[in-house]
This record gives sequence, structure tokens and C-alpha cells, in this order.
Amino acid sequence: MRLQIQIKMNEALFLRNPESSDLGKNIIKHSVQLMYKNGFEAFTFKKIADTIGTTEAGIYRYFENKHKLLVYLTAWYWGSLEFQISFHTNNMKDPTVKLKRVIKLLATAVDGDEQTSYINESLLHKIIIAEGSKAYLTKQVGEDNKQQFFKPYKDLCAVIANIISECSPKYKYPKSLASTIIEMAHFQNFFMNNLPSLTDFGKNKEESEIISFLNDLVFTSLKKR
Amino acid sequence: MRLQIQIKMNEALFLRNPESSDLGKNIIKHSVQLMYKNGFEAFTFKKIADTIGTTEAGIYRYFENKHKLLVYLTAWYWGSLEFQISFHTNNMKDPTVKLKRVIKLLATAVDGDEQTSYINESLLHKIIIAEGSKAYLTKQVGEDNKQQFFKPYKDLCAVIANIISECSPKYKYPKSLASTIIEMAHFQNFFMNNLPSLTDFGKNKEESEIISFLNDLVFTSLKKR
DNA sequence: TTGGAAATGATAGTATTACTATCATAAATA
DNA sequence: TATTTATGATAGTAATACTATCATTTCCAA
Repeated sequence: MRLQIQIKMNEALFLRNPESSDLGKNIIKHSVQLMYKNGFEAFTFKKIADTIGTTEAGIYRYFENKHKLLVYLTAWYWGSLEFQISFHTNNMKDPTVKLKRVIKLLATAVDGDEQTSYINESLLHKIIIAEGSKAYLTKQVGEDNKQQFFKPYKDLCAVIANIISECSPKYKYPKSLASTIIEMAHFQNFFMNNLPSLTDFGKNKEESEIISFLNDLVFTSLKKR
Repeated sequence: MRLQIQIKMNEALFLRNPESSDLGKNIIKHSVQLMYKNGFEAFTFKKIADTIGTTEAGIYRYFENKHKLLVYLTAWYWGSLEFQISFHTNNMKDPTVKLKRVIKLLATAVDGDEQTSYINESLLHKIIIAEGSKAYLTKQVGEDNKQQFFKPYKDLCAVIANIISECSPKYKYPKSLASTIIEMAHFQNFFMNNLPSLTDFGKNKEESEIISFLNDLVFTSLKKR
């Protein structure tokens, strides 16, 4: 038996649920590929339509615009990551071990069944690294936030902040430290591959070094209090 | 006497040097205002042209496209910040004191003479917080980097990494820690104001709390080695 | 099995964006 | 005064980001 994780998506993110039809799944699948290949800026509904053999109008029936589609993908990603974290840290007693596991998941992402669904999680991970911030770095953050578009991100951050507090109840900045490690797991990766002199990992370009850096950052902050 | 800081800009960022004419300075000045007001996505050359009473073609004589203009502004910002840092930490012996000063400058930015030039540095700071990452989160990072567009950022990061190493010569990740505090000085600010639950500063929304967080993060990492 | 709703395909059309090109005029400069 | 150089004015194009309409197919329920 093969389990399919179902991530409950915010209904306001789409006009028609892409999970509900083949066309919808195709849109998501090829959006991931196209966005990975061309980047968010050069990504257009026309291009998806052409590659999957439908028309622009067809895509617009599912998503209002490409911003919503990006937010959809990021929400899916954070949701999936929170699931992975709860799955992999389940039954762990020691919060320190938990936190280490979280850092590893943040920095590597995609575990096991890559082909679980129509979403290529490995590509999605790379998209989120390069484009994820653009989901909220906009003039409409406020409204988008009111509509709960960033709930999966905030939930994930809260989960991590709680583990941090378990590790070190007196630490004063659990949420900021959580968002810092989430963001840095991605940014250090982007820098390592694209602007390596902003990191100490330019030579080997190993994700494991990012993990070491984050572990060091987090656990010196939490130790001895 | 009033000193005017001159930041040497990469010539490949523009077609005609905006500092060399009134029109050029006007373009920069109103770009900052418009980008602040509308955000990078809604910012167009037509809109600048209309607000300063020239034509689109006029803007295109100075900048190839709005991406280059954004990169220009970020380069200017990092250059100015590096200058401020070297100015304010000049003659300081204790690297710890220096580093504290750096963190404060990163998180507050804009010091003293706001009206030094045609660039409103206070607005520019806000633009960099919300739009700065978009300068490098693109498919062309590689080429842009080859043309040295990000040199001011990388130089600043190197300066900070050096101070970190002075504080703690054995610390293994000076560059990554430097890019982390640079990015987080901005992201925590953005989060605090727009997605406050990602931070511990949502209640008071005080920059000083971001500074405390960064100080804690950095100095626990560097202490006791 | 049949009738009707829902989803898709096909086509058209609009406003805006992101440019490029041309030519006349004004300003600076040699 | 001649001549670059910068700017203004206008036009035009291809692509983007949509919206609208109508015909066809699919699917589900009476």
C-alpha cells in the first residue's frame, strides 16, 4: 500500500481546486517544472498552457494569477515540510535531537518517496529556495496574510519555536530564531550555489556544511542558560 | 562645509550615469519614492516618466530595464552602508564593540544627514528590506555576479566577516554568520511589520529588539571558544 | 438513457508593459 | 559659431496579463 499525503489547501488560493482534476494536476506539475526552468519572472500562464496543450483561459479557471500560484506552491511546500517534521520527530523525547532533525529536514528537504504525487518535491524545494520569498515580499502581504495564505509557514515556524522553547525554556527569541533557521537553510543554500563568497561553503558546496553551521548557530544560542 | 559622499558605481549598471545630470538624479530620486509607494512589481518606467515629466524613452537612456535600476539602488545602499560602518567604527580597537556597532547600523540604517543627496536613504532602507533580495533572486544571478553587480554586498559581508574573525579567530563560519546577520536585520524587520508571528517583536515593533536578538545570536556564537 | 450541469477547448479582444526607433529641438562645449 | 550631446515628442511592436463568448465534451443523476 502506498500512502498519499493530502495537504489541506486554503480554498482562497485557487478558483478551482487543481487537485480535483487531471488538468489541475497537470497545471501544478508543469508549473513546478517551468518555474524551476525559467524562474518566476519569466514564468507565464501562456507557457504552461502551451506545454500542457491547453489554453491560457484554461489556466485562469484554476488560478487568478501567477502570484496566487506561487503562494499555492509555497503553502504546499511548508505544509508538506511540517508533515515530514511531525512524522520524523514523532516519539522523540529529547528536544535537542528533535531540533537537530528539524534542521536537517529544513536544509535537505525531500525525503524518500519523491514520486508520491504529481508534485516533484525535489524541484519544488529548489523553487522555494530561489522564489519562495517572493510569495510574501510584495505590497499585498497584508491582505494575503489576512486571508491566511501564510498559515502553513507560520504554523511551521511555531512548531519549531516550540521545540526551541522545549530545549531552552528561558531563551527569549524562539520565534525569531525559528524563522532565522528556516530562512537561512534556504538562503545559505542559494548563496553557496550562486554567490559563494557570502558563505563559508563555496569550496565544497555541501549541504552538510550548512547543517553544521545552523546547528552551531542554534545550539550555542541555547546552551548554558 | 557639507560633505557629499560619492559612491563609485559599477558602470555596467547603467547606460548613462544618472549622477551626471539633473534628469538622471531625478530618475533615481523618484524611483526610490515610486518603488517605495508601489513596490517593485508595480513600478514601471512609464510611471517614473510621468511623475517627473519626461518620457519612457528618457528613462531608457539611463537604465536598460527596471531590474538594473533595482540592482543599482541596492549596490548604492550597500556601498553607503559600508561607508557608514567604516566611518563609525573607525579608531575602535575592541572588535566586540565594533561588531555591536555594525549590528546597530544594519538594523537601523540611516544616520544623521538624511538629505545628503537626491537619495532619500530612509526610504531606500525600507525598499531594500522589502525588495532587496529580488536583486539577486533571479535566473541571471550568475551573469550579474560575473559583472560584479553584487560586489558592494560581498565587500560589506567580507568586512563584517573580518570583524567576526577578529572577535573570535577560531569561529568556523564568519562569512555565513555575516550574511545571516545582514539578511536577518532586514527580514526580521519585514516580518515584525508584516508577518509578526514569525518574530518575537510583534507586540512592540521596536527595532531595538531586533538588535538585541542579533546581538544575542552573534555573541553567544562567538563567546567561549 | 437521457437531460442537464460542469469542465474544457477554441477563439477573440483589451489594456498595459517593456521595450526600440526616429526626428526635431534645446543646451552645453569647443 | 559650429557641432556634439542630451532631451522631448511621437510612433510602433511584441509580449503579458488578463476577460469574454460560445461550442463541445464529459459526467452524473433522475
